[in-house]
Amino acid sequence: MHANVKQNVIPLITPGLKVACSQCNLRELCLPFGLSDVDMGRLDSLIGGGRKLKRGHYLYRAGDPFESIFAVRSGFFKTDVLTEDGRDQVTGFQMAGEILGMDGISTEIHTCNAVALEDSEVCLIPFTELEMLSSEIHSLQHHLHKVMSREIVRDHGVMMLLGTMRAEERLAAFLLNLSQRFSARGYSPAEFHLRMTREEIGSYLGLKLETVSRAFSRFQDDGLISVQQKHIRIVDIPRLKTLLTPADGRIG
Amino acid sequence: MHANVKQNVIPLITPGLKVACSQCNLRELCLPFGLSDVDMGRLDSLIGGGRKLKRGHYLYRAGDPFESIFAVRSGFFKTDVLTEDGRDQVTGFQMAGEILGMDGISTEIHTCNAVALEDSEVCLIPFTELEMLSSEIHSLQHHLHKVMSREIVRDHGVMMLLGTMRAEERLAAFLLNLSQRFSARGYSPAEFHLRMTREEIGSYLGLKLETVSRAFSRFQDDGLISVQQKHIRIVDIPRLKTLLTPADGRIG
DNA sequence: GGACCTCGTTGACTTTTATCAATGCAAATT
DNA sequence: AATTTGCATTGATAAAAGTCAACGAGGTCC
Repeated sequence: MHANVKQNVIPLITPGLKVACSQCNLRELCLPFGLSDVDMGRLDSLIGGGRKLKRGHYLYRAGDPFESIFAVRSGFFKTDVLTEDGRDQVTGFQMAGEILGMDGISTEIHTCNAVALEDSEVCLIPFTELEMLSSEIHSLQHHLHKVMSREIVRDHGVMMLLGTMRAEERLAAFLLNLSQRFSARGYSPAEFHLRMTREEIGSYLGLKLETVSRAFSRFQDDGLISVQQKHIRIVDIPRLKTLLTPADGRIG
Repeated sequence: MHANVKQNVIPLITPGLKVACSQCNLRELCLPFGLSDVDMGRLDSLIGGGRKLKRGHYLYRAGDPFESIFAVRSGFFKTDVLTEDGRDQVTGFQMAGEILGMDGISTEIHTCNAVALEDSEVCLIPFTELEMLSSEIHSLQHHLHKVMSREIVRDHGVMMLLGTMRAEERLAAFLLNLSQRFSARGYSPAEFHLRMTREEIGSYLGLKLETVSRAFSRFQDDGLISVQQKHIRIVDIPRLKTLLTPADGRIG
């Protein structure tokens, strides 16, 4: 049984979907982390409802005016940046409980695109209101800062990956990261469906899609994973981890 | 005449250096941006003094407990991340007016090292106090968020560079970025001293030092720049820019 | 002032990844 | 059920960057 099932077909964008942090099983992963019941109620009344997006549709695009950040309720997103000359860099993949849109705070204009990779739902969090509330609720303010800082730290990890790792290390790191995040959400750490194409993985990892495909095949040949198109099963997590620390792997 | 001159020799770390945003000519680049005189005075009284660091000394290290963020008053820093197996990724170079240390907010522990690449001075901004003050001064709160968001956007730019550009494009982007930042601080956009080694540039750009050196040499052969060790003069900024948009460069 | 030492440059060669191209697979459409 | 279409795999070859090694320049320390 797979952890990740597609949503039913739903309207393109449905504003006004009722949402409440206090009822949400993601609250410990998401913005309301650490809030008291009373404060969570105040956050509830600020959340501008939810939106449903069908696969392939944009939550926002580079150039859009920034008004809100978004919390992923369900589904899967990618963010990417485009240059004038058509280059495309995937900057992240976001799943339930993760926050999208913080790129827009700095200039009040979004600098990247956010696309649903499967039918998804988000909570809309108007940023001005969030700032007002967070100046009253210290733990909310602090947690917002933590969420932004965590994004910075995550980005440093991606830089490390892009700057110092070879193709197979990058892919191993990518799979282990997904595994850990699925696990934190109660899904299997060993078996999951990739929502993104080889090309999107390649863009994220700074590789061409053929290189990604070959690395998958080699992992399978080596008995580390089993791949069938987008379905991944990690057969040997510990050995996959040793790919990331080649020195230890050889010495140990 | 070079814009960037080494500081005199000074004690290793000197806490208690008197600093005041209201007197600082970097205030429009830095955290107090947009504050009224009154509010700037309140920020002044929060700043925990300044620190001087000699070249090669650490402002903080990965693993240090997080207490403050820092604003660079003068000098030049690099930040880098290390993995267990000894890999080292430079994640940024910081100059006057830029903020350091936001990586530590998320876990209350710094995740990277910050090293002075020349004798430098920073202002120490205790973060808990900054949060308290920013819940009272809305424009300070908002500007802090902008600074953090700008860091996220900057990181996306580095990902783009590492993920999609070839060696010479990366170096061109790097030089143009330095040029623009020196220019914003009133220094020459065309002539400056690099504070970092080829190896540090390479680490930042995901290249080996020899590749960086060869790219410099080729730029010089092509009449784009003039290089003499750490002294750089950009001879043809427009043409250097065309290296970043190869499609346009060929079509135009 | 000379020796040392770090950093930078350059060359020859190797490794890795990209590119180009063909084929296969599977889900979506009619 | 057949066709289309997008995605994935695989192979052959080319290009880019890395590695190893030697040498040179500049600054620092006695």
